[in-house]
Amino acid sequence: MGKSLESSKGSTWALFLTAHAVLVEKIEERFSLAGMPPFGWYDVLWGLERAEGQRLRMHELAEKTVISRSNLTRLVDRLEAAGLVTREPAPEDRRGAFAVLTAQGKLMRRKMWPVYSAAIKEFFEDHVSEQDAAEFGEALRRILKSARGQKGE
Amino acid sequence: MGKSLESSKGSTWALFLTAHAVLVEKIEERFSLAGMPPFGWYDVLWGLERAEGQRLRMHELAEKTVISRSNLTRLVDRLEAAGLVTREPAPEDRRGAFAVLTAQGKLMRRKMWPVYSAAIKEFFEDHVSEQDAAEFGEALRRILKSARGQKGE
DNA sequence: TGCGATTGATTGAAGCTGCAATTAGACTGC
DNA sequence: GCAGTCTAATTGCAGCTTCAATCAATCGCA
Repeated sequence: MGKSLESSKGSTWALFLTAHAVLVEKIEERFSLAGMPPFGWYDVLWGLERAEGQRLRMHELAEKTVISRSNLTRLVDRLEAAGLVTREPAPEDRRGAFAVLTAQGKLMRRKMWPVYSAAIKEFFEDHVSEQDAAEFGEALRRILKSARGQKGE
Repeated sequence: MGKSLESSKGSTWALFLTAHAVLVEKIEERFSLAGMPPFGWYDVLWGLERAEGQRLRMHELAEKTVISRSNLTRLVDRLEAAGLVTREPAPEDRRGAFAVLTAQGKLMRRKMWPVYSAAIKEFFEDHVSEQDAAEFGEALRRILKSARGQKGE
């Protein structure tokens, strides 16, 4: 804790990347072993579940989940085929569509959560103190704000 | 800083994921705008450059870069086609192959670095204090150690 | 009103990735 | 020495992702 600090910023970024890759790999493995859909599905289902009326316009959902629009189109195709989501036309803009969570989708999200949360706890939270997490969170929020502030560059 | 701490661990993980996605997106954009190869290439080139003799066995490189072996096979195919890397047979194990950095590869890595480092600074390092980075780095190291300790589960 | 620019969503095509199977060589114990 | 098992790397294939192009609808504004 109170030890000598050599400049750590450079290697921290590399660690960030590596840790992300390894953790995502681990979590995917857990979902796969449990016979569940991949990670990305959870994200979309959860994004919808939190939203007003369990529905979001495609572009909103894309932004929230950090998935490109064209990718989301097809991801929602798959979710729809699996009965977890439906599409509804937007009344106020006839170009637009809502992705809407179905009861089945809600159920699936709920079934996936224990697997997911156990993995998060085991691989991430157990190694971070409350205080680390709080500070870490603050830094990440600053990072996000700056990166998102400047939309197209 | 001394404010009330509601439990932050849960949302920290979500922030971690989102920040990663957004930052990688931003960095890819920078490389793309500069007419440079994608992010993953840098990682491989740098991994090789740091290695003894600028060469690594395929499986070592895969582990270091957190890329699956089959994926790495084809990524190295592309790098080889671009003249940035060559393959050499391993003398001590005739199944094995080394990926070896070429002079061109070294050059490319060096050309990419300013673009990359500017992005890291702007999007990541500028928003994290030295001390944050140090603590953050420690936590990430613990996380990595735990996740990697248990190899196949 | 009506033209040009913009936005929402999708699609075709091409490239990338992962899984499972394959090939080749090495190691182990008998 | 050789049958059985394991590891290194690659490949076929199917699924996923991206980019650019498309189509439709809305917006801005003269």
